[in-house]
Amino acid sequence: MSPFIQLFRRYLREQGLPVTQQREVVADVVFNSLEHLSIEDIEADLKGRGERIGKATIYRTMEILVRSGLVEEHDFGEGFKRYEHRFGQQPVHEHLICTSCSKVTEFQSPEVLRVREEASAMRGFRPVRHRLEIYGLCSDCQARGVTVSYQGLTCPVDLMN
Amino acid sequence: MSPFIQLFRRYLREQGLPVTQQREVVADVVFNSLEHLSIEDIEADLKGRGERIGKATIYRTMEILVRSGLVEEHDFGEGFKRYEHRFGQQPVHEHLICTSCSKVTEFQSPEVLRVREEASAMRGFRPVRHRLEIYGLCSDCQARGVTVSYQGLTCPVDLMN
DNA sequence: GTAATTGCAAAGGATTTGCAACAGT
DNA sequence: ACTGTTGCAAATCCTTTGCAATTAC
Repeated sequence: MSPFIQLFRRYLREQGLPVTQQREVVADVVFNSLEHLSIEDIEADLKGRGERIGKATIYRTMEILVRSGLVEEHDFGEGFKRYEHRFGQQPVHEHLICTSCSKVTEFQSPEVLRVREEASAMRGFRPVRHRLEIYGLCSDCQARGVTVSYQGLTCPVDLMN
Repeated sequence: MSPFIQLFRRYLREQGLPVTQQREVVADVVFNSLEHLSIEDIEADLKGRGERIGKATIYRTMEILVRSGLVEEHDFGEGFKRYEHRFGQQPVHEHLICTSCSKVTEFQSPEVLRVREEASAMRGFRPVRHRLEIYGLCSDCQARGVTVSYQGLTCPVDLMN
């Protein structure tokens, strides 16, 4: 059991929500992974542990985890969401996403955090979480001569220059 | 007709794609709006113009517009996408999104652009577009005592502090 | 003319929801 | 005991796709 489960239990209690076995197991799967997990990934992991938990419960638990701030929700444009807990080596980080091969590279940026605080403060906004995603072509795909494509066609243009 | 349509035509020709009436009208709707348009919004606008264009065509056209870089795709967590052309008063901008009332506030940040270039250059990545979204509570919702909610319940906690 | 697009409706895929049985407090 | 959750399947919602008719080049 991940020690972070404690934080989740605490959150649930503070919210007056029952701490159920299902919620704990689902959270444990997420806290024990360093990946960007899809609901399907989580389901598979649960199956691997011999847990029989309905997909609806996974969705419902992920919603709570995201609200709690313990887990981040990502949408990398794949048509479904991915989840990642916030206790990895990279506490807060941003993403570089290759639109060709879907490779995701993470990086940290103190500047972004500063921007987040400044922009929020200036407007009386209370920031809870953020995401910076930079889309483009990774070095491998550029080397392979790949460009962006639509129905088999190629190459985005810098129309604005 | 928005002057930006020209850029779209140019893009289509460069890609060897037919410049159809439908594509032009859909693009015109987007270029003439300063909003974050959903597919439904676009459909309604077209209907208002008396255009009878299938939803599938709108989706297909938006895909091309996004690839061209003339239009940005957003996902504000509503379960569907929104689109915004890149010729507004705010050429490139970031978003503050209230998780309670869904209000979206835009702001510009040269620092984010610098981070984008630096982080990309450092990894041989070729950036095409990016998005920075900061989620939290707007000043109004804070004033109203609103917090984040789940199934009618309240209040997120700073579990990490 | 040829190749690609359009529009419709059907299909697809992720997520949500209704409800009876069940678990947490 | 009471209230909220779970699990299943059905429903929902956005988006994609197949295909015959149509349009761009």
